[in-house]
Amino acid sequence: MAVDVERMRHSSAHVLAEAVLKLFPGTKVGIGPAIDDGFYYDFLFPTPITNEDLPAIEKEMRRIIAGNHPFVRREVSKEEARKLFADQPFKLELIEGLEEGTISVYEQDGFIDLCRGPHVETTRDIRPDAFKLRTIAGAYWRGDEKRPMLTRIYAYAFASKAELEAHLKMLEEAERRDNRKLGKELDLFSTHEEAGPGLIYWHPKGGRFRVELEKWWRDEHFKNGYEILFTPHIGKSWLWETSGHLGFYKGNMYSPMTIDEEDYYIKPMNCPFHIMIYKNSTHSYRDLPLRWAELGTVYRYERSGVLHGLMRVRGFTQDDAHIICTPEQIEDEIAEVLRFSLAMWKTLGFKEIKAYLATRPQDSVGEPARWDQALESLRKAVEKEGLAYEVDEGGGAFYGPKIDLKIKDAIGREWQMTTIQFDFNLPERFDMTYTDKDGQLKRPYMVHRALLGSIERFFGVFIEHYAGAFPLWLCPEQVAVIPVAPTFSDYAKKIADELKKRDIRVKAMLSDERMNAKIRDAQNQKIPYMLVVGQKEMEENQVSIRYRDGRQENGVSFERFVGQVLDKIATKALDL
RNA sequence: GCCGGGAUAGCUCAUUUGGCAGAGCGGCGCACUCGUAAUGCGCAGGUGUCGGGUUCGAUUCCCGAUCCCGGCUCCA
Repeated sequence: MAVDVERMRHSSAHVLAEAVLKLFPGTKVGIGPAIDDGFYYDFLFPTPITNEDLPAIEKEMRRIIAGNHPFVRREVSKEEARKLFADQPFKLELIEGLEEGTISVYEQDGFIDLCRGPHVETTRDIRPDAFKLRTIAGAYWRGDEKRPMLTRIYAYAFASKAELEAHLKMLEEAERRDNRKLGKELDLFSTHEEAGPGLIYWHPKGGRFRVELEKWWRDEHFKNGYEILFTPHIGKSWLWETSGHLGFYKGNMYSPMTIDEEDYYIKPMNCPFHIMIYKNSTHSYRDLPLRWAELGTVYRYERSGVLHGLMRVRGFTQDDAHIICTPEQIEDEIAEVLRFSLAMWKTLGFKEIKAYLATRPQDSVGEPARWDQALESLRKAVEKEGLAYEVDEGGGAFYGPKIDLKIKDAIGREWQMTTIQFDFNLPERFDMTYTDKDGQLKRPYMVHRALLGSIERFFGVFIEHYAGAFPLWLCPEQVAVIPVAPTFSDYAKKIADELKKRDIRVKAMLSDERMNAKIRDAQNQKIPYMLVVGQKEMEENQVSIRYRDGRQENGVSFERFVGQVLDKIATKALDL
């Protein structure tokens, strides 16, 4: 089934190319593969086109599809292929990269494309109501920014109209949850172009969320055997030369500032600082493992076109940690980090998690034997937790293998969050050692890990996962007290004060607006509990609860409500 | 950084051959005193992102910059 959709998408791409060549003669064609939700095709147009041209192209595609043209495969020699695509420079380049005897072309309705296949039988196998041209975008030929920029036409395509519609609905939902939109509506954060793009300003409500999150994060780390470090934001070039960052990471670092004729760099990573602390004294095998964590704020240069709300920024706080241990300890340590991470995601309400194991790339440092051991410990840990995983061959960093965890959000999108990375590089470069049982100085293992990834990005994903309706314990405002009329403001205020004393975040809505307006406001702010109070409640020391989800419960004793809320907060309940 | 599209009040958006810039929400004021998603009336709020150019005259046309959006590339 999945294969069929993919075939259909790929065949649709051919139809798109045919339509484009018909409507815009002289266009040069690039490649047109199937992608997760449809397909695309890259073109070099004689004159630029715009989104307004898409309907005409789509119409032409439908016409072609209706013609019921078979897709005919033919194997050709390299020589023949060159002749067939004599006026298509991109195809000629592709042909040069192919081996004689493996070259095939597909033809439908007189349009021939270089293609491995497979394809559907005829154009009729493409559902004309299950695809939709989406947008045009620039894309470099073969993804290389030094090569020509082509015009890519994207399309959604599915096996049925219903699936297309479901997908469009998901996209609409994603738009509704967009962290940039909700960040504004819920007054959580902002960015300021005049003060620097890609830098996040946390407003009081975002700040409240963050403080609660970090409080929990710290507690959990202490419980799990970590100590917490604080390190500087800048360091002299010596540090970055030693670490190698000035060699391989300079493109992402900001220009240095000069202090007393020395160059200082603002940190793009925390690791060198943690190592300084390690090297502040000698270490015995008895001291290990060390688990050192820091909510470390780093700054990285990101090219202007890639910044995106909270998801991609230039300054962010990693929930970073470094584990320094002996080779014998490494397996347990990895398993422990993974278990810890999964426990955190569970508390935060994310259930579907997938692991990606990245192995040794072409260029790498460290002995292969250590890589193998490290990889094995990663694999064992993943298997022990019963996680589904994929292996990304050669996808590791040059300094070590890693596990990345991708979490699935409420509308099915995957986000890479947790990363656990071995580092065979820094311990060497900084000459980190410990004294082993036998009195010999040995090199410890070092693992970098970030569980949430970065606080900013995590906040973005969290906002979108919950569509702004956070679990109670992380809500900036947990309770809104709404008097039915100004007469009951005093009682509302008393209730609010009482809740405040119990550390519940409450807002008494005492303006002279009407009750309905306040409810609407509180509802839009996604405040979990609205307490509506009037004559009856005042007389009986009760509250009337309106839940964020619309449920309602009247005549609840105030004490019962307090008990309920405190319990939900204490247990970090995901429901209300 | 590159391709394409944008930038108008705090927010969401109107404003055609180039001729004094408009609404809703929000804010402020006044009135209303209300039982589960918007009470009514009034007032204030703009160097139309910034810098050049064309023109008698530019929010509108042209050029450049900045930032934003969709992609490419990259990535926590």
